[in-house]
Amino acid sequence: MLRISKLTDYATVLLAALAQRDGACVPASQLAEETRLELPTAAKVLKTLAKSGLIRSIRGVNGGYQLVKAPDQTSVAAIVRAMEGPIALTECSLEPGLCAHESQCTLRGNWQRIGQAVEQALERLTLRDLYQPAGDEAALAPVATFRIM
Amino acid sequence: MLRISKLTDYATVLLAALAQRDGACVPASQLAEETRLELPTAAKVLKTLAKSGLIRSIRGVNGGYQLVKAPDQTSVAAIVRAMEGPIALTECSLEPGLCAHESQCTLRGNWQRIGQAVEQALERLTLRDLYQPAGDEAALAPVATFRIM
DNA sequence: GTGAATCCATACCAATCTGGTCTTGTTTCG
DNA sequence: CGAAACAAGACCAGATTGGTATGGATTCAC
Repeated sequence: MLRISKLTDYATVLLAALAQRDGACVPASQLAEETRLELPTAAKVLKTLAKSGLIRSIRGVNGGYQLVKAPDQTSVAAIVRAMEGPIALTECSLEPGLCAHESQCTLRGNWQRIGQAVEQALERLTLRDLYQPAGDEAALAPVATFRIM
Repeated sequence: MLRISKLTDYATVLLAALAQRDGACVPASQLAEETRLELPTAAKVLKTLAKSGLIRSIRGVNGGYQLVKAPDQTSVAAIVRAMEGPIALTECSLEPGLCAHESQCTLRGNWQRIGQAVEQALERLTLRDLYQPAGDEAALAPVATFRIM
């Protein structure tokens, strides 16, 4: 099905919730409630996002999580990478040495290109585009146009 | 990592092997040997591909599998769909009713668009592009250009 | 300084998915 | 008929994923 993981999905929902507060510091408990996720699950995702620098964590009373950059400065690709690591469609295109007959394989290079093309597409989409209601066509204007090769 | 499954990867390798024979009928055992896959695994993949109509199975002595369409008539998207079902990045964008708060969620529609964009990109790539040696720039000319929205 | 609120780290578990194997047909041709 | 080849399905083990639990550390309000 060529899918992102559920946790990555949650990440976008949580980030969208944060984005709507526009820079405010929101505790995990409240984000969990708003997004209707279980608190531990939300906390896990938020921690991962914080570790990769997409959001900042603030401890203590009145602490919480906060967006580091403006919603239109955070790409969907960055979110996926934060949650799942490098974007690569096949195992072998991630790094050399994973497949026995890499040397004779003509497919590997092409899979890498395809992966890069997909990544570029996600790179041009931002968190802002994501949480913008779909009806608002103008909002999706930052169109992703790209070519493979 | 946003990846396709290993079986889908195998499918492309097997199809590429078939494509290089250009329409010939090749037994599963030989395809397995060429691609260095275990026979049962290759057989499983081939069966799935046959069921979705990408290849034809011919029984009996001198039987085997055979490409139905020319390599440049089989899209990468079709291969992925054959192995993994409908292309959708998130669970919820596959069909309605899977997520409790679908109605208020502004992300769902946008994920659908992104998924469609990725699918279109894969649609324009063919098996021929895949098994063509990467060095041959001209071969990858059927450029995938697309836009999200 | 104390305590409550909040994040942090880690370990753990259960369910699902994936990749792979095995067994038993069924079809076709020599 | 009998061998070669595919067909179909059950089955299993390991990995991944999603979710839970626990104990600790940090900050602020008072």
